Amino acid sequence: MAKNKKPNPKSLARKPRGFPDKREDVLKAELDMIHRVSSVYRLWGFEGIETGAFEYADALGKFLPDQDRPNAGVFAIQDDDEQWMSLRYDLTAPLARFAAEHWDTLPKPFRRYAYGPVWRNEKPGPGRFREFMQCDADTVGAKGPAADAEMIAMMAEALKAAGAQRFNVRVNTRDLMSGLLDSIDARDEETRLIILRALDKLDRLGLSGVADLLGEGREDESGDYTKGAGLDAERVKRVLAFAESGKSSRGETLEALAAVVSGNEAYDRGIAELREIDGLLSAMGAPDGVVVFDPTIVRGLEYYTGPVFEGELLDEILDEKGRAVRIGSVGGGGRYDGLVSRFRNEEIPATGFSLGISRLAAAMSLTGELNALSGPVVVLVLDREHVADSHVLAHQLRAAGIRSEVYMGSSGMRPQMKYADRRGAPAVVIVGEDERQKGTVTIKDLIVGAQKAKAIKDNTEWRESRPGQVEVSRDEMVATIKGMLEADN
RNA sequence: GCCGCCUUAGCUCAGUAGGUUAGAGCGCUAGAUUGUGGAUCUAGAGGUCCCCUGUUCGAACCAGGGAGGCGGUACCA
Repeated sequence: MAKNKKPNPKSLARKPRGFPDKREDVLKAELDMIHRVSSVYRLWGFEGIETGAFEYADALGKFLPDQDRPNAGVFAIQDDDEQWMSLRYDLTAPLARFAAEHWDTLPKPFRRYAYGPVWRNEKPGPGRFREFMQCDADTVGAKGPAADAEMIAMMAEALKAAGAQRFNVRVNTRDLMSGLLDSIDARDEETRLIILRALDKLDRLGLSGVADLLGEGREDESGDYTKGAGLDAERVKRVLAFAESGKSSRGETLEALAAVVSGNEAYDRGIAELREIDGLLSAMGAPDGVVVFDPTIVRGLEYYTGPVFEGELLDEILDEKGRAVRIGSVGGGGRYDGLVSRFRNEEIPATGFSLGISRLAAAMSLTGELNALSGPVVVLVLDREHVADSHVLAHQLRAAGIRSEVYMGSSGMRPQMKYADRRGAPAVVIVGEDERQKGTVTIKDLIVGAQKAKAIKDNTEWRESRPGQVEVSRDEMVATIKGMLEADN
């Protein structure tokens, strides 16, 4: 069976997974979101900073490439001088580097926003990419809950500005968790981690799943076994009571939390901190019920040192096949007092958050919340020798601020109409011999045309009626199309 | 990383206890309509049946390996 050795050219056109191709709908949605979200940040007094895609690996921190797996988690390459550089995996680490480098000359506290792509080398899924856009805001050099509350309130505003309809921002704080762990006498670091990770999974696994993880362990449906924390029944009960303290209002949650543990210093400090944040949130206009307290919010364990929070969409999201998909959080943040200090011999507190633009756009794309594509007005070309004429018309439309183009292909009228249809063009402009003689143009409103055509059954009527079509003098073209666009929208 | 399922036309999927020319619907192209998209009718184009190796007279179908996709789980700055 002799085969030619030429590889199938089609098999070369492959896209690495997790690196999304974005077409106009998603692309525009993301750009608009970035614009609206960063406008919120600017409104609150934050200034923009952009840093490069690569950082030296040791500046990014924890993920030092080791010899065996230099690309675990991050994408890393070696520079000419053999130093490891990594593509940034978030916008916070570069900020920490920037702030530390310029600390002496910056206004303090330093308030900045940033947006751009970040990269993570991990398994992609729905709403989960290896290259994605984030839009962050952080304050470096401010301690105390006001800076944290500001971040939380601003995140809620930013999510709303980004177009999220139903969402909440759930807030927790580290002291509360370590107080809880102390109160059940979980001293061992590994046990503490297991308990926190178990709490984090409440929304996914439910109470009984979390109970299994707190006790002996849990076997999932694929038969994989996860070792539990090994707590006794009494302690499991206590942790579950803590997990269930999240109520729909902040005040109720604080009350419920206060009843779970008593006489623990860190725990009381956590409650006091949340109480203060509650007051500040109200002062900043963050609505109760949208911004809530939730003791099961965990976030990065080695990273955050105080309040933590995350934003989540509340709508059930279905994929193209109607299956429920778990998109997860669309943003989050918290206080990270150790991150900038790492570069300096002084304490530099910091707090901030990140909004997952790509994930939000992906979620909205699945729920059909993205605006439908709308193409340019297409000016048809019926006789090649009069192309310039079409360009004159397109030029007039553009001068009036109407998005428009001349058909650039070489096909006849019918394919040109099809082209306009596929582009989502609101209208086409037709100038042929007839119109040229009379000094007119024919304008077809494709949206109205489509609506009217639905009523037509008969074939000849189909052919002869020209739904949504008008012939006007050239002078009236711009005004007529403007009128159509206003009526359409 | 681990576990499970899947891979046939651009898309969604049929298919044969291994047997000549591999099918449907949608989409695409063209005509019916000499200057009209979306309806209708007709015709047409489009496939290394994921890849490699093996078993066989013969493999899209069977076996082994690999790749890719999907889901779960672990980790997640």
